[in-house]
Amino acid sequence: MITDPPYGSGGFLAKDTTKSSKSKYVSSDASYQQTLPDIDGDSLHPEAWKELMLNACKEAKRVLKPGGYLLMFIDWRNLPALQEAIHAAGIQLRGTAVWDKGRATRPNKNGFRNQAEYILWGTHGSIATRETPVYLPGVLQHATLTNGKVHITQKPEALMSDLVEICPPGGVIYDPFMGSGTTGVATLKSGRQFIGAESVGQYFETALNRCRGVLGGERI
Amino acid sequence: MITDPPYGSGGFLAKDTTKSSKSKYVSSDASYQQTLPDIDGDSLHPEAWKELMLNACKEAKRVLKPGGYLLMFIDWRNLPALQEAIHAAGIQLRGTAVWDKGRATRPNKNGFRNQAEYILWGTHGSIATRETPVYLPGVLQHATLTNGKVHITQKPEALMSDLVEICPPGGVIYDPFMGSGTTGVATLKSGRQFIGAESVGQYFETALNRCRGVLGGERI
DNA sequence: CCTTGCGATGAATCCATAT
DNA sequence: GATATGGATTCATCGCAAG
Repeated sequence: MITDPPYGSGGFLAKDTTKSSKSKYVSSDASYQQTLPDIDGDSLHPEAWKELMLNACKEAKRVLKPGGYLLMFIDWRNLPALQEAIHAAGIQLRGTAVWDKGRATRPNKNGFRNQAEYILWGTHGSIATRETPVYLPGVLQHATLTNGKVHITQKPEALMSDLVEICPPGGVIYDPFMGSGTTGVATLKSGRQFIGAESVGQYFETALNRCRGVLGGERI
Repeated sequence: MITDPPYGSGGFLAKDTTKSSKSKYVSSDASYQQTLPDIDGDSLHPEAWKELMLNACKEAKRVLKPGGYLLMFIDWRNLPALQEAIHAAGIQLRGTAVWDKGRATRPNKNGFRNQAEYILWGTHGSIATRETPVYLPGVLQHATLTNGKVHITQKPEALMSDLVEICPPGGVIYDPFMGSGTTGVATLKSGRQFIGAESVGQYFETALNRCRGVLGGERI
């Protein structure tokens, strides 16, 4: 299970929960405001967001085979809460990988640039041996997408391709918050199988089309 | 205040609290086992470690001027607890910088390399304006030291030199867990003033000598 | 085809103003 | 007085057009 859930980044101030996720993430580009729908679940009250994350992690525990992996994106603000949710669901937390977005992120006056997002990863029980072991890097450097985005927080496909390698060849990857479906695209291109879910209809359609684009005439 | 406290990384398993910090951090080089003393406070029970961190953060709040900065190193395991301690002490948490140690770290079979450490940073109250503002990167890439280390968890001087820039020129930097004194060396070389503390006598002497080496004949 | 330059952008943050 | 709103800010990078 590899997923990029809503970050619920209104965690510290109540007022943030009243903004729509669009107005938080899209600063000035008016075309996005008109064409891209909101993220569902990002404006939740902190407690409700934690509950949602806990349920997602419990679902991971339920569907994962023994030795299966859970990978979840999060920002620095809600990393502690998500770590707790993963732990509470009974997933064995193994570490934190870093997505280094590079220097093309907004600078921070008299402070450190907010340049990284985090990927918490754990397993259902102990790590399974496999025929050809993989050794993945702990810091993944990929620039953020600038144009041609079909989702507000769309991840680079190359980043997802790196992550997908954690699943044994031919395995199944599940993304319950698939958004525009980049996880699915990277999964299918790697020859693995994909199951995805998305609550916003417009994003679901986008994801379906992008996955179809990879598979061509094959059954979907 | 810039400091690299004991990580208390025996947080999840009780047996870890019985290991000495040496046996955890020094893998194969037998000479270290003989010559370098333990870190004080690293084998604490999780609750005792949290208490120690909370006290350190409260001390930061006490000594920092308004607008002053707190920077603390931590690994992924105890990041949530330290974040909580900083928050509880009344320091305003601003973000998380990443120390990318590069590929020269131990690979992780069927998993992501544990390649990063984290630097939580916050301020006492709001950020002060300064004559010439600084814009610091969010990911700092510096290889770990391999030889010539005088402390088990010694940080590269170039890394500390980057961090020291958060303090206005001519300012004072305080490190209550200074270890072998790399923070002090970087601070003094940058023309700032330094105050340090260290509970292990042998490390204190090392730090004193290294700082003297920078200052030369000046008063220490 | 390669280089230069201009413009737009970012899971943001700050501060002054309004409620 | 505390909280919410809105506009200005900052720079490394990418895209695109022009030379």
